[in-house]
Amino acid sequence: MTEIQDKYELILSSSRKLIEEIGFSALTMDKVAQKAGIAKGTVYLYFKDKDELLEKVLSSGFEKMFERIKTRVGNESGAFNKLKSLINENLKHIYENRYFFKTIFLDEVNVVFLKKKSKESYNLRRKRYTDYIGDIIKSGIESGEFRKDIDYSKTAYMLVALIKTGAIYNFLNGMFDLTSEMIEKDTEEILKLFMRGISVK
Amino acid sequence: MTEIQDKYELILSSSRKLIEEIGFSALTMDKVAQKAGIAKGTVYLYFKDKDELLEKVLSSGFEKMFERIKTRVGNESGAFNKLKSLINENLKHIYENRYFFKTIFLDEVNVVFLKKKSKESYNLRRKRYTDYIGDIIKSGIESGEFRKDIDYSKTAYMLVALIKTGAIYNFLNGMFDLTSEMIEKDTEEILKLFMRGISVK
DNA sequence: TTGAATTATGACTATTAAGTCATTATAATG
DNA sequence: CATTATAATGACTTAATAGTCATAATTCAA
Repeated sequence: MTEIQDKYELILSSSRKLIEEIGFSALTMDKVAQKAGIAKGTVYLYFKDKDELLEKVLSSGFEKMFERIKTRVGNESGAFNKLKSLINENLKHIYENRYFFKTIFLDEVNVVFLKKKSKESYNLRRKRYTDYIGDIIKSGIESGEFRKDIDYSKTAYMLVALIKTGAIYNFLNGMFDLTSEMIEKDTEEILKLFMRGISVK
Repeated sequence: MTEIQDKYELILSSSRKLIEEIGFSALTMDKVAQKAGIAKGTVYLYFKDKDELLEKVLSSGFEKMFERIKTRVGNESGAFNKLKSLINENLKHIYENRYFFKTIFLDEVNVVFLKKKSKESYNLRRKRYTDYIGDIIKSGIESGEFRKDIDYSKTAYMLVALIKTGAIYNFLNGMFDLTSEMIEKDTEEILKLFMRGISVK
């Protein structure tokens, strides 16, 4: 059992290291096996296919990040302090895993090699995180720290990325055919956030 | 000449449509040829390889977007109005090309299939755009509309994406090994932007 | 100790798709 | 019209790599 777990983790960490070194697109099962010092067939004893392996690499990393953020943020009181800790812990995680995130952010992309099912779970993870941030912002609205006229769920997305993520959120929520009025509204919303932020005063 | 240009554009637009329909990862040169109603070999008369084709699809789209934004923004006076128009025009472009951007944003990624050279030009395009935004913000600083203590170049990146892009900027600028103090500073910077925005008051 | 069960191996197969090139069709020229 | 030049074709070659499976090694249980 522990041996199995060890080899499972070995394959995961080897894949992760390889991704840091050569990126997603150059990752092959042969290279993974070589890096782990085992035969290719062995990799397939622990992972159904390449897609599942990549999915596990990403999801295990996400779970670790999410856990540490929740732990840290749980100790804070007030939405402002929670958000501050969240950003700080998120950044710490990124810089502690900088080589991995460099690949993720700059060279490659995360979901592109995943098939439909893994993409869905990727989207679910993202939703869990934005829901979590959204709850904090919501509590800040209720406590009067933040303006009442913001859509807390949407603002949670915007904390991570402004213009682009605003569009992503619309797409995800089926808002695909925006009237020019809706575009104006979006523009004002983003502009407001960018100019004045979400604080009341 | 015009005939050549027509076929060149035909291949570009067919590729673009295909990407909207099936995404980057499923795009093959056979499908491109089929979509365009020509033979695969013909595609190679107009594009050196698949990488160049993808690069041209992305760059031609970018150039169109950038041109319309510059035209619109050029008519505005004052950094605030310029930024407002920039965001609005950018969003308009995104929604007018919503199927393409849906793929770009949600399903796939842009740079992942490009080889080194094309990635470099992709990064150059991004830099051109952020430089452009940075100039506007800079002028706003000089005119007193925006706070003087912001790094206008960095803030231009943050207009597009906050936390994630903040990290990307650091990576690009060789700031790879951040001390915890620098992380704290980053946190405060992002928090400030998110809480109070860039307006002076 | 032994033989059954589990785990590991890596050469091999199958598939996919990029890119080529000899051949054919079309256009230009004189 | 004949000849040359240009453009187009698509069957074929080549390369990469995901995934398999018969065989071998190791572990475990009685």
